[in-house]
Amino acid sequence: MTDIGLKRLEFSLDAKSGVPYYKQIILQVEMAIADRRLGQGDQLPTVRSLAVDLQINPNTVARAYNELEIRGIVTTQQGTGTFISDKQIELDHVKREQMLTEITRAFITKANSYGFTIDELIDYLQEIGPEYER
Amino acid sequence: MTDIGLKRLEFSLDAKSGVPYYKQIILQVEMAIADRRLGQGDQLPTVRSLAVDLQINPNTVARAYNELEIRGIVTTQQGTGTFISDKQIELDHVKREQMLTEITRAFITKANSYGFTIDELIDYLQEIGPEYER
DNA sequence: ATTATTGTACTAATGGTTTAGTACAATAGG
DNA sequence: CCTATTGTACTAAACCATTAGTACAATAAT
Repeated sequence: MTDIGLKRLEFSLDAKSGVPYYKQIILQVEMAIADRRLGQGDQLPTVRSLAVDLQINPNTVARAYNELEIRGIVTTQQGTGTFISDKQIELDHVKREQMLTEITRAFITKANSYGFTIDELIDYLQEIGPEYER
Repeated sequence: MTDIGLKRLEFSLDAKSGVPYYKQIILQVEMAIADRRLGQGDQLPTVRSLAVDLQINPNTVARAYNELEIRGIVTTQQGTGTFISDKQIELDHVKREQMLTEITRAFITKANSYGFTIDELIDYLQEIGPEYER
């Protein structure tokens, strides 16, 4: 197996967390993108290799990758692998807008029910924003 | 049954949505709080009456109310009813801060994986903020 | 072409979630 | 007290989500 330039990603599963394995994988990919350990074009571990690594069934990894693909976050090609896609190209403007609306409203509603105001949310975002800067 | 001042709340369930009934109830309460149809001290429909209304089992309503109580959003008293609690009092400052961190980070991570930057999120929040103003 | 590598399909087992049935317990109010 | 009203406990059935087992299919590399 030749090294095709996979970034060193440390996946790990917590069996006791109650979070399904495939969701843990999705989360870890999302987080890796968020803090730039992964970027456009980067290859994810193959379904098999990650399955062996984590000692789970290949289908479980495949399921995670599938959901990521449905969301437009990765692209998979049989025989080649799974890669981080370029969302600015993959998602058109309208869908991007819809997505932004959807996740933001869910966030506001939840925060609101805990008594947080929009202003508090904005303040906090501005405060911790630098940690996520690109 | 005397009218004890229940606000007119229109609960409704979508059986086909795939979202469990009890979660739909929780969401509708959260949304009602978010846009001020419900506020501190307001009474929710009784477990029984809402169950009859929605044609589901009382335990399903009770479960929704229980989760809301665990989250500190409502207070229930047997024989009396279930009421919106005052979260600024119920949640201490530390827990409030933890909650803010938790839900905000989840929001950022998800948004980020879709290619949204913090600045976009802040802009959008400021844009739609007025709709949620108290 | 042949082989190794990649993802995929289909099935079944397990286990947890969700809901309802039924009966109970606590409080309020006369 | 007594009764109506409120939430609760316990059980079981149905459902669905998750994972693994196993075999297959598509592509790449030689």
